[in-house]
Amino acid sequence: MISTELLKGSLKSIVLKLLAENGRMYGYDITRRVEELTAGKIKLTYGALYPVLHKLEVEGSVTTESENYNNRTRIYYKLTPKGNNFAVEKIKELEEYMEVMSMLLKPNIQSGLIGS
Amino acid sequence: MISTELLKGSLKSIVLKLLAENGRMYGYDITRRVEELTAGKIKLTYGALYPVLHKLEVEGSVTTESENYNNRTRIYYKLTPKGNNFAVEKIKELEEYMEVMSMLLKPNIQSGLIGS
DNA sequence: TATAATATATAAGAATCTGATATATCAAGA
DNA sequence: TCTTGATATATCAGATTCTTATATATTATA
Repeated sequence: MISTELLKGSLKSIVLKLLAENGRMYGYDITRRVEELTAGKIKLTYGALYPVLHKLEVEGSVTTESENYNNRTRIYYKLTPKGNNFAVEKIKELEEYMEVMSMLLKPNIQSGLIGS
Repeated sequence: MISTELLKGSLKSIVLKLLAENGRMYGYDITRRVEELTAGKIKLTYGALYPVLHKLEVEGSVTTESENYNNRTRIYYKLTPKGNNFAVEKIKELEEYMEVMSMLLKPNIQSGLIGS
């Protein structure tokens, strides 16, 4: 299980990535998909997820469709064209962040040997 | 320039990584090293960095040595044995997080083609 | 009958970061 | 001489985001 502290700031990007890939999803679905894709190492909390989804809706990045399945309400979220552009941008940013972080993480031979 | 939003949660791990690698560093030094290692893509703010350093000291993860260099005070931070163990743990966690995030980021063929 | 899974939602509190502000020295250029 | 930029630490109000707890409700399983 990954310390959720690290997840801070990337939740929105993850949600956008999943929506861009899966067309439309509902909240509960998103948490399960993340769990599945990360082999159970990331478990989203609803207290974090729903505010993000609502905010994306207010921003005009997603539209919602409420459907009934076995007497349970599902609220599907789907990217708008604007949301899709935003998703592309955020995913690119996250990928760049990952690259930069790997620069920081790799053993730094300069400072470790030559620089001292 | 990386959106600093993504940095949330990993700042402490980055600081620990640099201290583990460089023996001792002072605050200003850390910001420059991060800028250097990330090709200017990450610029730490002091409002974020100093509270982290102070917290690490309170927790007993680092000790400080104040030195004077050209009439400018430098406060060097150095890992304690406890801090070193903590650093190893946090760096491992960050590496695991990077792996997990790459699982989420890679194009998902299952859901994209087969699953639909 | 009770528990687990399914499904959404909110809110208080905690943690963390941004951006502004403050202080001070030294070097370089106008 | 004066101003700007680099060097160096520090704090704080405000914003943002996440955690944890709580609430509600249905269906399936033990």
